[in-house]
Amino acid sequence: MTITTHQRTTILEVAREAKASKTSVSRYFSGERERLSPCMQTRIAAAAQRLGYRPNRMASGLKRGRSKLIGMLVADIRNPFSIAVMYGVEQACRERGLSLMVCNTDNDPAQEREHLSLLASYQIEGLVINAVGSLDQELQTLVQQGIPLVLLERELSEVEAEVVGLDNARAIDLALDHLQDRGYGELLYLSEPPGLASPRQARLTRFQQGVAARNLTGETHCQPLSEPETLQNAISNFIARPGTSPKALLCANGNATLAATRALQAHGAPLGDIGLIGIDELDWCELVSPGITTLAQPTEAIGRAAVECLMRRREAGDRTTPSRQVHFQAILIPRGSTRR
Amino acid sequence: MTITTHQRTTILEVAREAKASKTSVSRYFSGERERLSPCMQTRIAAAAQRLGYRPNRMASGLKRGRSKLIGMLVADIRNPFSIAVMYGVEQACRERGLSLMVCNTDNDPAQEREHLSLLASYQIEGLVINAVGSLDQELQTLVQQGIPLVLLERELSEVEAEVVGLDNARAIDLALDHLQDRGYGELLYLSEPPGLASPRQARLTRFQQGVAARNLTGETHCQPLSEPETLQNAISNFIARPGTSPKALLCANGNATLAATRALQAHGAPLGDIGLIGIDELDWCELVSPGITTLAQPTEAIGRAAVECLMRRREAGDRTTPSRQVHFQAILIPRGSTRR
DNA sequence: AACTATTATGGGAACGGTTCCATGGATAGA
DNA sequence: TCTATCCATGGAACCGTTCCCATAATAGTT
Repeated sequence: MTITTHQRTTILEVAREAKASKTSVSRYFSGERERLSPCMQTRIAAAAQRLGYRPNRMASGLKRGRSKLIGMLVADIRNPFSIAVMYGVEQACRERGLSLMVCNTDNDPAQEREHLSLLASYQIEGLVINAVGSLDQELQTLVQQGIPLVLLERELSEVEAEVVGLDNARAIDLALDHLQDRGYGELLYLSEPPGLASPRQARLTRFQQGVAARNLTGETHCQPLSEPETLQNAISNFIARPGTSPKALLCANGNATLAATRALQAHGAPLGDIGLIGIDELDWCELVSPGITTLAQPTEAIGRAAVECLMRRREAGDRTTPSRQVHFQAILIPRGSTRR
Repeated sequence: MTITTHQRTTILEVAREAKASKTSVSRYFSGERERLSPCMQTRIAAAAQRLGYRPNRMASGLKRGRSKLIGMLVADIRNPFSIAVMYGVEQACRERGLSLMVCNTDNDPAQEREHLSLLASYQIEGLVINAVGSLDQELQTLVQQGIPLVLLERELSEVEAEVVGLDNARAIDLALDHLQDRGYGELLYLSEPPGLASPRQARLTRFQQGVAARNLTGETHCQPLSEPETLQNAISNFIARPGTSPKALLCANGNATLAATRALQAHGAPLGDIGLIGIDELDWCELVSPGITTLAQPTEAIGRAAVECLMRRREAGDRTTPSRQVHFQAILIPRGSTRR
């Protein structure tokens, strides 16, 4: 018994079956139906149905120079924030008949460069970027090729691209106001090293300004979260130090919140006694008693906005439109970790 | 000032620049370098470098019928299990020079069908599927087109495809043994409705068998987790019921564990007093005091194994190899939620 | 020396669509 | 009735590769 590997049906076979030319079939499938007579339309529809025809995207991508593909470069695919945004991106793509190519780069600039070039070779129609490296050169190349770009949060370049993300300054202000309201006066800011990642920088800077403006005491600890002991020590020192006012931790993102919560538990300090607030809302924040106060990011909206920007720019003929910034507001979700 | 949209350089331009034929350049870039003389190789390398050439994947995909793309169909992209597996899949792809197209289907069979057809139109070389619907027909079509398939966990069809996933029976046994060891005798199994999803069925069945075999008392609650009250009530009833032995909950997946934890907290029942064990290890399980006992799935390994299966099958000429099943063992992580 | 392998290279026909341009018939205007 | 316009349709070139051949040059065999 031989299993016949059935080849995909092509436009030519449909044309034959429908007694039409492949031009007509092509028209039928690329949004020019109204140009065909009703009779022709039904014939083609029937033939395509019978043969199970579906246009080959590789072929049309090659010819038209567009692939109906959107690329997404993610620095860390396991970061819940990235996932949540990706969900929004995927939804927006689907609604527009676009597909999504996802590349994870594990925070490695070399891989980012490699993937950018790779994505370009698939003739993607737009690119959503969440990267750590400085990719000015590579991004410039993409822009020249006419590929619209959206930078998620991390506005790292001079390149003509939209930036979509959180209003970091307002978010930090919100956190500081909340902590001050609740009576915390000595703060420790926890973050991964800002490096070139602009939102980390923006948050850090605003924290330092904000603390000064409010006459609070503020320290910062910006180290990789990979070794828990470092963080543990920093927090222990912070807590042990004699002070005049209740103390609180402000975590710059979800990873920091997770690490800080672990460290506080290891230290045995009850939440609220030492205040804790973090940017990024996570499933479990309400479960760790007495609940962890967070600043939620509207992640799905951010993802959708990214795709919208891409499409707008593509339709606008790529040029003339100045690049814009879209900033979303964080939402404060107060819980027990900032109640003494 | 006009901005010149620089066209991508083609193989022909490189050939001209290197004073070679496009055939030679093509050979250079598709793994046939050794067939070229050293001199030719350096000339082509230099020319390509100078022009920033990169082969157009659309063109090569069209010609060769292969795209270097792997598709992944995910029922719920926000499920941590899916993400963790996707991480493994992505890694394995990258190591092999493949790229990943991700489609989220929001647990909707209609979208699953649509996306399958779409993926096929991109000439993907393999497909990793995590779906809810019964897609036998569509999958059969793909198999006939010579596209290797791997079903993640949910073995839903008669189709010739590998299945990669957890050894569900052993996992449930592990959980039951652990609960029995710790002295829990009356169990409530929590799951989303099994529907057609085979791992849910497998786990449920094994639970029922296992409870009987061990002379334990076991009930099941298989309802959607969307309305918390339903679950809340079920758990309250379970706890309130007079019994002769300590009670425990067994959660079939991460979502169930999350919902159960919320419900228990709302009910005010301390963990451990009422036992709690769940399949899927999550970030926060150690943080919710006194820690939630879990059965961790080796998600990254599952993802990598999926890609390996795809590649093996592709090289084996698609046929003759009988489809296999790869089962991974769960790892018990005991914590306070199963200590009285 | 004559003939066959072997190797390095190039020419050109696909791959499956899209799209410009041509064609012929129908309709309208004069 | 004759020409201008419009519409539905088809022919064929082209997108950037790959790959089957053909060719020329070199090496190997008797």
